[in-house]
Amino acid sequence: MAVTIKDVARAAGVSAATVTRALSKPEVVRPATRDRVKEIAASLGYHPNRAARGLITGRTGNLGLLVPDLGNPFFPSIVKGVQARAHEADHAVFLADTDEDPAAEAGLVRKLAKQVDGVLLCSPRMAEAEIRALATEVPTVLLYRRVPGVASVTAEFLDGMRQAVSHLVALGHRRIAYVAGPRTSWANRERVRSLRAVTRTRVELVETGNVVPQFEGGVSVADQVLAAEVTAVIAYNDLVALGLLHRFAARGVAVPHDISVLGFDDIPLAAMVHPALTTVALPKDQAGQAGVDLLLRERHRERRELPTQLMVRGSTGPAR
Amino acid sequence: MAVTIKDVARAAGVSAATVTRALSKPEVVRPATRDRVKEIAASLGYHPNRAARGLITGRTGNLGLLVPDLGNPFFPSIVKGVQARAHEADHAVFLADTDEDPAAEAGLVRKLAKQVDGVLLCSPRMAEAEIRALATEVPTVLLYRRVPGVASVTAEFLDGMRQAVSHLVALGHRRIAYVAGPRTSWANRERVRSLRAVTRTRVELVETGNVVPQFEGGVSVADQVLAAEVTAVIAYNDLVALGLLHRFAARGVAVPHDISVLGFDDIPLAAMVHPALTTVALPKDQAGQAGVDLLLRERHRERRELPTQLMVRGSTGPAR
DNA sequence: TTGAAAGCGTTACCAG
DNA sequence: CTGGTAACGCTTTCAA
Repeated sequence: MAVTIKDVARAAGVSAATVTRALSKPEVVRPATRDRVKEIAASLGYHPNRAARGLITGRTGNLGLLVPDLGNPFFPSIVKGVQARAHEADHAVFLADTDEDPAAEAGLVRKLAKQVDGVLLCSPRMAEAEIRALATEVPTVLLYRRVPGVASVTAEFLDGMRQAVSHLVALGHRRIAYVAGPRTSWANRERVRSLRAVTRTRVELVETGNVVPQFEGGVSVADQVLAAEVTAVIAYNDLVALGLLHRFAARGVAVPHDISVLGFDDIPLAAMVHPALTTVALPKDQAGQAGVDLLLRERHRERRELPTQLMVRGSTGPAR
Repeated sequence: MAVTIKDVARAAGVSAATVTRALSKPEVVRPATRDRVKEIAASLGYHPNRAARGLITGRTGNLGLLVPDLGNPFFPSIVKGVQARAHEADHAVFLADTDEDPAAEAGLVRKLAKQVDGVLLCSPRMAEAEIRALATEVPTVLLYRRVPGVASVTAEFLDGMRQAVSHLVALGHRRIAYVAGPRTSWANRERVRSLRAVTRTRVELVETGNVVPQFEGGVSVADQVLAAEVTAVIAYNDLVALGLLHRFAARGVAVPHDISVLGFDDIPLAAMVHPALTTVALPKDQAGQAGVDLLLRERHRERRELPTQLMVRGSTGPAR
């Protein structure tokens, strides 16, 4: 049997009320009593039952975090940021990986809702209406997505895209392919929008069909990219870019000599491969941390937009 | 305000007791009442507060999962397995990333203990005594580690190592380096032990110093490996192997022509790089799932040992 | 088959 | 400064 507040109270010869005060409002209890209670609590190994506490205070000390696919290294990075900040604030984190299944997500959140003080939603595909509904049921912060009226943390995609295109233009590229991610993904729509805005005059843009946001997506579309006779390609994300790299290598296409490849996200992997991947770094730890801050400070309307940074590495070079 | 059982009871014109019965023991309540209650509950969007339920039943419907570093793609794979199985069993998962900080782990677990039905511990470095203590406080299953008296899911490391060494021997390798992981890591000790057992007669083994179990660890030790004049190297894990690959490439050492490289884990990344990494695949999803099964079926003593599988890819070849 | 009441562990409020 | 009591939302006796 776990040790409860009553055990401590009995052992210390005080009431439960005094125990709880000694522990959570030390200043209102006489020092001698306080110290004795604290000592006994420690020696008994007492930890308040957070569920019981939550029942009465309305605050559970828990956070929910929803991500679409932990297999994409982008998301573990976010999770780490969330965890770090949450633990600092003495909160525990419920994690749910929805496996890219938008249908299941809302249900998952609702099951968690009562057990958490708020939810961080990293859910590029969930319907906007669903998100709005959820946000009325439980404090919600969106990660990497914007929905009117809901707090969110995003990145400066437009500026990131501008950095990417400027880099390629400076290298002499004038005809560039974009490998699109899932059609229904907010992030993809945002990237396409930014890309079009940024290339309007300077560059000819070739958009391929949509692929799954994974390594396999890149592999599958690589030959189309080659056939499009571009000198550079921007991928929806790093995983897709790595898929391109892989298939290019298999076909004997040299990167960056024959074609330049540029990714998005800056997953740790991007720096580990050969040639290393030039990519637009999105804030990950910081996004997670900022999300937790918004949630815990009850900034339920606020939007934060974090800077992005082009990481120039080996996979981009002069247009041939 | 969230909708509670009382709201449903009032709306349905029954008592709270009947509502809870209609929902959790449908057979003991009159069909007409049951259906009406269910309908109203659904229309009101009622979900039982699991924390309150846990208070009385002693079962929370939550699981805790501790991993040392989500940045290592091995662990997200495990998390996915755990999640999948936990959700099937209608359980939610608390995730804690300890950031390779064994000191913090025990405290984290204890904070969670009251809120979960059990804990999955993936904690290669925590002291054995600490683990034993924890296991008496909360149902515990160890992942990838064995401690007497505590339930665990591990892999057949010895057999995996045998497969790896046989493969290298068949390719003509007679002098092999092993890049060791953290000295205090159970997995590393196990690998060293297996490796020694398996190489006793056939192969000359050169063990390098211990490195951090990350990409950087491999990079940092690569030159030592080269100086050791071996024809093949087995790394503590895939991340370390990728670090070796990276530094070898930078030094103009061709893999597998000049040296063969073999990893451990089979993280997704291993198949994506060039040359693809030969590695011993450890069960990941299955380990997570098996762990959840042990926990939920209250097999608090059982040990399961899952098979491993050598994945032969481009990074190993004939000894030169 | 249903309802009333007790109680899970905690904290908030009100007396003293 | 401290203790008693009520209440959080739920499930489980025990009676009816």
